[in-house]
Amino acid sequence: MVFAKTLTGWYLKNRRELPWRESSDPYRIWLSEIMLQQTRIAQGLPYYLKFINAFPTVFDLARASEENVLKLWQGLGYYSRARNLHFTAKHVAFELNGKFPNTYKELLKLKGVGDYTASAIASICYNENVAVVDGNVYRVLARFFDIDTPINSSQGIKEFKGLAEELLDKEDPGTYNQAIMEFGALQCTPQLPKCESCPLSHACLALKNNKVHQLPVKLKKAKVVKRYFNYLVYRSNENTTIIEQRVGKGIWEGLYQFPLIETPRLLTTGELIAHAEFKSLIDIKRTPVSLYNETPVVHKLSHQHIYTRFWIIEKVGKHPNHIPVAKIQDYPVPVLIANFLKEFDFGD
DNA sequence: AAGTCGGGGTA
DNA sequence: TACCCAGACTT
Repeated sequence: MVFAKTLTGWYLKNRRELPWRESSDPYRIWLSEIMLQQTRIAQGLPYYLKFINAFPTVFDLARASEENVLKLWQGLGYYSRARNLHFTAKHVAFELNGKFPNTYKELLKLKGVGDYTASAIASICYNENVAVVDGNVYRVLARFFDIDTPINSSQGIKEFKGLAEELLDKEDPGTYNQAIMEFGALQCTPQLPKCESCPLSHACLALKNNKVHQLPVKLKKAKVVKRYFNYLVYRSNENTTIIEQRVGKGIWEGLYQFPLIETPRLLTTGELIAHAEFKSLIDIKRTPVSLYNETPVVHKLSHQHIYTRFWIIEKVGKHPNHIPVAKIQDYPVPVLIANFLKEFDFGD
């Protein structure tokens, strides 16, 4: 209890003023929580403001097209969040009359809402006694109690959830949950935690045992995979080009890109031109093709590195999938493509 | 239980 | 570089 009161006391003095903290509207809390999954507040904040401006209510979001939602989400990453957000908005608007579920158990059934988000909404909006466990909470608890159970093991997940429930301030769970997260984000930071000014330092076991810098423990994840993308950038004499939507599973599902040939390694120009997939699309004898960037653009995701080359295809005449070059900005595209579009001049 | 899914910030 | 971020979902 002293633990909880210390944190809420610290929070009331040190908390940042954030737009979703001015409200307990479940729509706004839900939207902010989805956006902030695995995302820093500084990165998510402008997106939150864009979404609230474009979709002030869950009905506005429900009526939007998925493409429009993805376009506004462009650059934020983890695009399944945007698709699930839209699905759940339609569910809440059209099947629940615009009313969000008001218990942890029911919130958990919503697509895109897991244990953390259901706990956050239930405690913040409805004062339900459920504890959030996010990356901040793992770090604060692992350090304060000197727990070296890996936070991403099944045992660790159960252990930290149980401890978080015990520590929860049952009088004001919403404020407490936000307090411990804010404390992790600002005070008990991953690197260079501010132990000198910490209100919990007198009882922190990791500090006492000189283990602050080695907690929390995390199982190491699979190593990064390398992939090689060759994008075909068509440029017709009518200022049109070709883009395609990524379908099926994998990265950037639902986003648009230029026609892509993925190869198992970085190919020389001669090798790519001789590649069967390339030859099936382009008659090199009749169509001028030029390599845009000899040095591949390396696009780094958390779990794969994508080595990318762009090929400019001077194509005359029309094609069924052609769109005017200026229309590309209406489509959601990966940051990799957006960066190319920023520097490439179609000549329009 | 392990893999997959983005992009950006920090040291 | 390596790690992390108001995690959820699939295999």
